[in-house]
Amino acid sequence: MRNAALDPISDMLATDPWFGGIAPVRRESLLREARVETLEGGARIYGAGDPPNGLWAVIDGQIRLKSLSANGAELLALIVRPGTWFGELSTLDGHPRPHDATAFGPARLLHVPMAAFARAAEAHPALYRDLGLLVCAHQRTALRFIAHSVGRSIRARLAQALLRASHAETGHAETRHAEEGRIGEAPVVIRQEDLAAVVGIARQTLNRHLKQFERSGLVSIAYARVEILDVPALRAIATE
Amino acid sequence: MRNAALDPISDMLATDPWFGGIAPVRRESLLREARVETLEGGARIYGAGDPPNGLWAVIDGQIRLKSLSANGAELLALIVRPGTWFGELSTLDGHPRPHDATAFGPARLLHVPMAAFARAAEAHPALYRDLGLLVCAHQRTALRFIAHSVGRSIRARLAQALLRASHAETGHAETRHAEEGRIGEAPVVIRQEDLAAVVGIARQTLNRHLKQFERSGLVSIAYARVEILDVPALRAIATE
DNA sequence: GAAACAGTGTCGCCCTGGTGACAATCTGCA
DNA sequence: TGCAGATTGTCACCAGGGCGACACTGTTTC
Repeated sequence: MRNAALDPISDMLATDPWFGGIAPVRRESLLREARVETLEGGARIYGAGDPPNGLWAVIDGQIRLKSLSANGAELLALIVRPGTWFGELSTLDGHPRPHDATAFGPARLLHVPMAAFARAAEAHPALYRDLGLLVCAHQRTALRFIAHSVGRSIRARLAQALLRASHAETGHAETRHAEEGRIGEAPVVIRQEDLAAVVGIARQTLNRHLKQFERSGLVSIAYARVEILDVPALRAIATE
Repeated sequence: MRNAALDPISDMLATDPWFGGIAPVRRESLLREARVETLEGGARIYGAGDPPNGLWAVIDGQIRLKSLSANGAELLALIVRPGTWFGELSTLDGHPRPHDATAFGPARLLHVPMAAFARAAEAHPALYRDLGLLVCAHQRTALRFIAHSVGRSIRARLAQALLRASHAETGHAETRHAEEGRIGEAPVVIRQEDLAAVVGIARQTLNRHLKQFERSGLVSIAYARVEILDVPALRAIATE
C-alpha cells in the first residue's frame, strides 16, 4: 500500500520541526492516508465556520490563513509555506474552522481527510498526541504574537510582520534558499493594504513607515511587493 | 487507592466544560494522581521560562497568568477561576512555561505533577488526546482574543477586558453565583494600572473610559476594584 | 490616629495615527 | 498600444491617546 510517489515529498516534509519530530511509523501511516491535491490560485481549502475537513500540508505554493476581525476587516493571520502542516486545530477538536484558508497562487497540498486521520489514529493512537503537539506549537506562536503586539510601536510590529511574511522569522530560511544560491530573501508578494491589515494600521500610515524603512535601506518596495534587504536590522527593530 | 476527600472537588470540577467532557474513567485516573495544594496570596505556582511542573486546576481562589510584553511591561494574560484547569501547554509539549502563574489571594489548587500525569496517561493513553483538546480550547480563546483586539476601539476592548476579568465572558457565570443568591457579578479586584495594561493603554486613558462607563451605569468603581453592573450592555459594547 | 504608601481623578500639551482626497504609477487585458 | 482597474505616494486636517504633573482619597502599618 505504499505510495512511492510520495517519497520526495516525504523527505521535504521531514524538514518540518513538527513532522520531523514524530515517530517514523506514524509519519508513514499519515502519509499512507494522504492524497496530493493541486489547487489554482485563489482556491479555497476551507472557510471560517466550516466543519473540519482534515489535516493539510503545503508542498508547493503559499496558503494564507485569514480571519475576520471583529469590525469586519480582513485579518491576515498567517502565511503558510512549503513543509508546514496546518488545519490541526479543528481536526483535533472537531469544532468549526477559525480561519479561511486560501491558496495564494497555484499550490500543491497534501490532504489527510478526517476519516483518513481517524483510520491512521486507530492504528497509532499516539497520533492524537502528535497532533496535540502541533496545536501546542501553534499556540506558542499565538502567545508570542500577543505578547509582541500589545503596546509595541508600529515600527517594531511592522518589522516583525515583514519577517513573518517572509520566512525569516525563525531563522531557518537559509536551508530553503541555499539550493537556489540566493543570499537574500524572496520578495514578499503582498499589497500594502493587506500588510497594513496585518499590523492593524491604516494603509497610509503603513506606507509612511515602509518608506522610512526603504530610505534606511532595510527593504525595497515595488508594486504589490516588498523585498527584504536587511534581515538583521529588521530583527533588531522588531525586538527593540 | 481512592481519595474520598476529593469527591466534592470532583463534582465541582465536572462543571468545567473540558474536564466534564472527558471520559469518567480518565477523570478518575487523573484525580487519583492529584494532590491538593494550599497557597498563600502571592505564591508562585510557576514562572515564565520554567520547565513544566505539571497540570493544575483551581479549587478556590484566583490564579493570574502573566507574561512580559516585549517592551518589558507586565501583561495580564488570564485570570483563572475555580473549576478551570491550566498549565496544560507545557505539560503536553514539555517546553518552558510561557507565563508566570501566581495566586492572587489565598488559593487551593489541585496539582497533577508531570510524573503523575505520565503514570495516568500510561494507563489511559487517551489522556494525551484529552490534554490536546484543552490546548485546543485555549488556542481558540487566544485566536478570538487576537481577532477581537486588532483595530478595535478602546471602548470595545475595555468592555471585553472587564467581562473577561469578571467571569461573565462565557455566560455560564450564573451557575456559580446562584448558590450565593447574588444576581450581579462579583467585583473585579484589580488596579486600574493593571487593567490599563490588559487593554494596552495608559492608566489615564483607561480612567477616562472607565469613568464614562460608570456615568452610564455600566460599572461601579471603588479603590482597586471595579464592579460590573450591566453585563448585557457591556457585551453589546464589546461586540460593537 | 498619624504617617507612609498605594491608587485614583484630572489637567494640558504634544505627537501619532486615522481619514478623505487625489495624483501618479503599475498591471493585465482587449 | 491603450485603456480600465488596481495600487502606491502624499497631502492636510482632526480626533484621540501618551505622558508628566499633581492633588486627592483610600489603605496599611506602627
